[in-house]
Amino acid sequence: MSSEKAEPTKAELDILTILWKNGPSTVRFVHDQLNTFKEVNYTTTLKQMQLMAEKGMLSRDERSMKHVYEAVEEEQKTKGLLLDRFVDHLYGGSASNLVMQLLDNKKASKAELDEIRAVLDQLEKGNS
Amino acid sequence: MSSEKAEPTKAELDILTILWKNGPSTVRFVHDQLNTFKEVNYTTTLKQMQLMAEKGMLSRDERSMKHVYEAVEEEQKTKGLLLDRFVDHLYGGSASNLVMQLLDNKKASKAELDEIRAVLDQLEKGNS
DNA sequence: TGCATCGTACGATTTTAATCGTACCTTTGA
DNA sequence: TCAAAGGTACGATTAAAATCGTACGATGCA
Repeated sequence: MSSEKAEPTKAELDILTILWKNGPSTVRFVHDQLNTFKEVNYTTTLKQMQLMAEKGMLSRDERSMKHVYEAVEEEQKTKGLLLDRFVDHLYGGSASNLVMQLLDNKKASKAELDEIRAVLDQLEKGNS
Repeated sequence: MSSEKAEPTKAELDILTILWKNGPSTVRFVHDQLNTFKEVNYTTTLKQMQLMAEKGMLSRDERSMKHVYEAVEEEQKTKGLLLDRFVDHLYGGSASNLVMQLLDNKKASKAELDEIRAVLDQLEKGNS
């Protein structure tokens, strides 16, 4: 139940990203990763992860003294939620509007265009 | 000359959206629009808009007692910035990754797929 | 065995965003 | 003409996010 709509904050998302990429990890590890692009105190990372665990966003294994944390939600699911919110909020829920701006904006390379087209083909094929 | 990367907050974006849609407007008007989907005190909206003006996010015409505010940045430009940030942060800068998830997550309608494909064609044509 | 190291716990504190209360000026119409 | 209605100004306050300091328990090794 519940099925929360809890939207991760910026700092939380940074941590989640590291956990998604590396799997269950210690605070030390996450913190080191974090510090490759952002400087914060160790206890800050620790506290953050503890809070996230409390919120049910992370689970943790305390069998060892070095607790091991893991993201509860799948990467795709969480990012999908954020994406939906983003589309709704900025583009009135219209995926195509977003894509238009995205392409038009400059961000997509030729290779990316091809890839996107491939995805489209795939979709329409399996769609019937 | 600065050229800031100032990212509008959620509340600010709500106001910008209204201004983009309706053009230069009074606080009263913006506030009324705002209250169709969110309830806040009039002075809150006022203050918010004053701060935004101070930040250079809005300009205002004070010739009349009822000040008229206008968004300084174009809708496309601002949204483009936010979109870029979003792609970078969540999809490692890969537009196609985002689109892939978008399509199979949110299940875009047939019409949307077609529209997106049209945009692709357009782009590749003019690209060469 | 004892002390430096590394870990967790957790109560502040700081920072930023968002909101509101109150004062006071203008306009307007009975 | 004067009071109600509607504006702006702006200092506080509340709420939320992020950060840090300090205490203290485990571990390991000289």
